[in-house]
Amino acid sequence: MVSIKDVAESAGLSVATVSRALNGHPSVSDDARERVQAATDSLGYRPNVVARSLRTHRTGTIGLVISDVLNPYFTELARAVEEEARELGYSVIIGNADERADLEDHHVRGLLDRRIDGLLVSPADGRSPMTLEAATGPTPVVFVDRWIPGVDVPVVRSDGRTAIADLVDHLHSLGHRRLAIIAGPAATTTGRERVDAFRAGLAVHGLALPEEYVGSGDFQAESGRACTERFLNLPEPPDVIFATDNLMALGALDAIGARGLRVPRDIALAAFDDIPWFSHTDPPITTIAQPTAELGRVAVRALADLIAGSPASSTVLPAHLVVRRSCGEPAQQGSHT
Amino acid sequence: MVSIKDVAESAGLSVATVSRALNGHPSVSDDARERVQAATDSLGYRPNVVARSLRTHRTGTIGLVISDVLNPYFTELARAVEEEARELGYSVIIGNADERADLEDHHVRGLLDRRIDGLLVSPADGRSPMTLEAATGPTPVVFVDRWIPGVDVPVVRSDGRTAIADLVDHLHSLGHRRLAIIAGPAATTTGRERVDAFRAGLAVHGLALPEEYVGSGDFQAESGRACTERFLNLPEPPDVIFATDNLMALGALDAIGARGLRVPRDIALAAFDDIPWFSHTDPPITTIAQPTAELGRVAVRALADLIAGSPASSTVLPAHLVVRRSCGEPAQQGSHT
DNA sequence: TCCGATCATGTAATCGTTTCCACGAGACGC
DNA sequence: GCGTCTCGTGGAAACGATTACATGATCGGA
Repeated sequence: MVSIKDVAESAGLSVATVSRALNGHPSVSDDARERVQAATDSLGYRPNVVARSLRTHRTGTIGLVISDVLNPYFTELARAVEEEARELGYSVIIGNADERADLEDHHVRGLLDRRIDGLLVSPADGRSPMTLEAATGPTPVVFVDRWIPGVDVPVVRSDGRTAIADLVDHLHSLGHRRLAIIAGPAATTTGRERVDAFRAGLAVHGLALPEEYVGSGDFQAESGRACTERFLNLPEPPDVIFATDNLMALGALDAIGARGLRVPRDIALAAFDDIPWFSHTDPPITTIAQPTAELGRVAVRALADLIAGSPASSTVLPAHLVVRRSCGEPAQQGSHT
Repeated sequence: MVSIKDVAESAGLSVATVSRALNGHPSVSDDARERVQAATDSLGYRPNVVARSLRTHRTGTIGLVISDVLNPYFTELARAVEEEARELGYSVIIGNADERADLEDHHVRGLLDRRIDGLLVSPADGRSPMTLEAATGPTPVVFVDRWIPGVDVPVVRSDGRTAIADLVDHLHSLGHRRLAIIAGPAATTTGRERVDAFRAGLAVHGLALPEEYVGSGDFQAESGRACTERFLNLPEPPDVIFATDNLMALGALDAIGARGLRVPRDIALAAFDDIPWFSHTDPPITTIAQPTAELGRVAVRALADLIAGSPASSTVLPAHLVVRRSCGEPAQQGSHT
């Protein structure tokens, strides 16, 4: 591997001058600059970022720890993060926690060891010691999508509450009265928020959310299936199931299909998170869409601010209801009022 | 940040001994080992992997450059790669090329600059100079899914040819005679292979593949839509469209739906790559499934071999046909024969 | 003409590790 | 009792960059 020393030798200059020329330092003569250019070209020199990082204490890298790469929501988030980061001159290292606290721990630790300049994390829950440590440590941290209550770290997320209220209104207007929810892990903020908002929405219509209509999922497909089966086995099954993420909705679809039931004729289904596939399922799924890419971009900018030393603020972006056909046809279809 | 020097001081030992203790070197007394342990614990010491890498020329990291993170096929591949790599003690840095040669270049260059120990890449086509350079350079490289002909690098991929032949047989047996294909970029090996196999399959049945039945896509949804629209505008539209990846199939579904046509009644659809959503589309899509996760694992092991100095061999795993309902009901349904 | 400022460059310290080499202390064989 | 080995340890040189400081040349102004 050719090093800066080789370039210096070939250009007949000291490594210091070569380094300065390479970094665009002002006091380098045109002559030297050209010689360095020629030398790097002919030798095919590429600076060793490892050595550079050791000296400068900067790696030009940010870490992103997400809960589940297989979830299209997080994939889209990751893509937006990488895009924005690239424009700001950062690389991104992604860690997939797979909804497991131990893996989240593993990745956060690994990223800190790598001396990333900043960390973006969607904490599975508060049970990852490393995430807590990172949040209070010297490395800038921003939470995205989910956060840990009581931890003083900027959060970039979307607020699904009004959208969930809209959803409940929608369901109610379609005549549904027995509404069930497949919740995410109670330990995650998004998991709790969605159940709370759902319950509040029901209360507006004078409806309760009985305990047996609350399924405890883990944001993965299999749990959606299990909860749905439990719902369908109830003496009085719900009219609607609201899955609080897209993978659990997929599991619910599976379970419903396995019973030979049809959506929305036999049971209605709604989901949180919109993804392209939801327009193509049978039937297309009514969902709550988050401004996912925007979340990613804003989070990166907040982190970059933090790295630059300026304080970053939290951001909350609104989610909105997307009505499709999985909850039944709108009642006002025939009545134009 | 606490360094090995602080640990040495606190333990009353030299940095050399501390380093040896930390790395499990045999000739360290139990006494020293314990003192080091105590010191690291109390100081919360974490080794600086940047410095370590500079000295050892190893980063414990492999790079993975994939064509499109939004494609569930690659997401699953990435997940399997990370999993296997983690078990072998490596971290993975993912670069998303978004089917663009310039981005592939960018990521390959960045990863090499980072001095990764090895590189896994699914080359978009042969037009990325850095990929070619990397393939012939000192850093171990393994191609996964796609490869560059003529470049001497181990390849881990699946062979879709027999599965495509099965698919054509299946379509033929359902009575379809006008078969169209949405191809991937001709520059990608997978793009070419799938068209060639399709054409060969048709030839077996005495059918031709007219030029107007070959759409040139780019493995992304929008191109699937565009090609499908072109097909539907033909004076004699095809009976079946075979999309050579899942995103183009999604685009095709869009285009078909936009015309108010139904699958498979009006036109049949098949795809390459199986993903969970395909069981839930309307109708469920007949596809060719690759052993995606297995590909990722094998590729990582091949790369690890290469890094360890042993020669790695190429691997080809078979893909297989998964029949669902998007191409019509099996003819023998009513005739039990 | 001389002095101080400016400019281009070089020398060397530094970042935090690993690892080669040297060294002293025991153990052991003869 | 004396070389020879082994073992545990420490000193110091890398690794490849950046950068504070020193130096000599050039230039402008008084």
